Amino acid sequence: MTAIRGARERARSEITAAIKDEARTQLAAEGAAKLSLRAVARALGMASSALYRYFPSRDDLLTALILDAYHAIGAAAEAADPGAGGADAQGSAEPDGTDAAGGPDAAGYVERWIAVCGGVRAWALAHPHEYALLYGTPVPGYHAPRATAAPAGRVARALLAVIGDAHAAGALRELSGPLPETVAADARTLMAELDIELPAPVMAALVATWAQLFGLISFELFGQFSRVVEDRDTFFAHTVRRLAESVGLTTEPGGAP
Amino acid sequence: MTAIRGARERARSEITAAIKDEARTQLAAEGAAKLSLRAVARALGMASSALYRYFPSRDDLLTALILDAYHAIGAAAEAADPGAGGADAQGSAEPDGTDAAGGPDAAGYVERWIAVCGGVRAWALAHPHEYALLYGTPVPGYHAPRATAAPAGRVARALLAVIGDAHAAGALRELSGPLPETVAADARTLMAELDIELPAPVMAALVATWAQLFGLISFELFGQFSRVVEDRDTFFAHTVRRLAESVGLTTEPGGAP
DNA sequence: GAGAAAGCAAGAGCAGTGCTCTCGTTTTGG
DNA sequence: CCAAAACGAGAGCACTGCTCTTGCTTTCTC
Repeated sequence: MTAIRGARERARSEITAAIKDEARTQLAAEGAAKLSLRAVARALGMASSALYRYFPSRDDLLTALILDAYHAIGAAAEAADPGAGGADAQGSAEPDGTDAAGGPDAAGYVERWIAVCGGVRAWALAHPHEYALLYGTPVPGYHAPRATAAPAGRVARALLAVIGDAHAAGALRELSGPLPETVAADARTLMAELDIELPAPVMAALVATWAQLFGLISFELFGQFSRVVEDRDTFFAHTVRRLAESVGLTTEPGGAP
Repeated sequence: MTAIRGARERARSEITAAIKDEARTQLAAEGAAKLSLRAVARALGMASSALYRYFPSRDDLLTALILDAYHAIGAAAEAADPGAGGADAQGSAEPDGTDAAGGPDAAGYVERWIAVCGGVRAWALAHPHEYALLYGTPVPGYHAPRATAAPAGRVARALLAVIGDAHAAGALRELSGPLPETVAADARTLMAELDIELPAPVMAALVATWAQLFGLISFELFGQFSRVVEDRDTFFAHTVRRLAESVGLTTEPGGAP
């Protein structure tokens, strides 16, 4: 697939990568609004018009950066999960597995949940402008092409993996309260698309929690927490632990009456 | 204060308002990134340079719009609260007040909570670009002046009013789980600044919920819910009801064991 | 009321932007 | 081997935010 078909094609992919790299640098330095095609071309020592051979417009460059960023934050989320890939890793993270005891221990899953959320937040703090590109104000005329849908869901999938494992292990508390039928229907079609099975209330809660997680991160990154929350690390960890509870992971073993 | 001191000053304030109006129109049409001083001046039939007499830079115009928008969304939140202004309004909203009964009814407060959240969301849906100005990507070189701090907190204050009333009426459930000391300290200093008294866990939960509320709205507005949540009205209402629970408002009277 | 001071609108101009078009050159594929 | 496609560079268009200078009008002060 990526066979060397000629010097020209190799040069093309190299230049494309160089352009994206330089664009990312400028993005990190000044933000998306100040990203200038001419400046990128200048830094690369080429004419600005030559750049249009690689990206037909500024928005197309942004789209490419958005796609890469979605993959990066998704990878960060997956990498932060100590139990990703199999249920056995869960056991290694919590050696004294009390699986055979009266109540299944949710603690390991809570820790995984917190780790994934923390991984997302850490990536966001390290790449604020790229994060803003993904979860901030959409670019004016820009409508996300369908190609971004899949990578955009990668973080959600990482969260889903934790909950899915917990559900399979029977470590999920039953969520109380009625679920509106239309919401349940949306949850079911979503689960069908993702090929996963969960109680509808859990799925609905997970979607909400997913949005809420990014609300927390965005507020922290966009300055809304200045003069409000000082110790943001522990505030985040604490809040995310409470979020875990709201999707059915009980944080205290035997805490419920 | 606003006495007529001369034709010139009146003209100035009128022109200032006209500029902001036109800018808001362009904002709604194209978004903040495409807001052009020259276009505003053109629409108003004046030279672009004349505009700088009123706003020293484009960012200053944006700042003015941001301030107005903060006030607008704050007003929307307050107006949506049926029980704002006094505890008696709470009684009128729920005529059969079972205040003297065994358990204080939180239902009224939950409805107020949902109403406020819904008011914020409705304003956001009606003014998406202005919302993006407030809670989306911050403008590049722009650092919010201290003057924006107060209006920015108006929505939070509206939420706080509901919880404060509920707490005063004893309708607040005690939040379980330990609260990290630094988070509690932040909550306390915040309460001191706002001159309000609440249990620290409630205050911390409220801050988190505040951020989470905007996470929900932002995801809906910025397109993250497309192909994920279809019936967004009921999804929002349902999620916000669950959020109410997470700050201590029990949604079902006598639902807890 | 006369004159100084300040506020104001307008135009020209600067440096920068995204983007298009044309022009030679180079590489590729039939 | 030669046409076709891809490429880099330059000029140019319409636009942007912003500054500076030039006249004019309103306001304040003596």
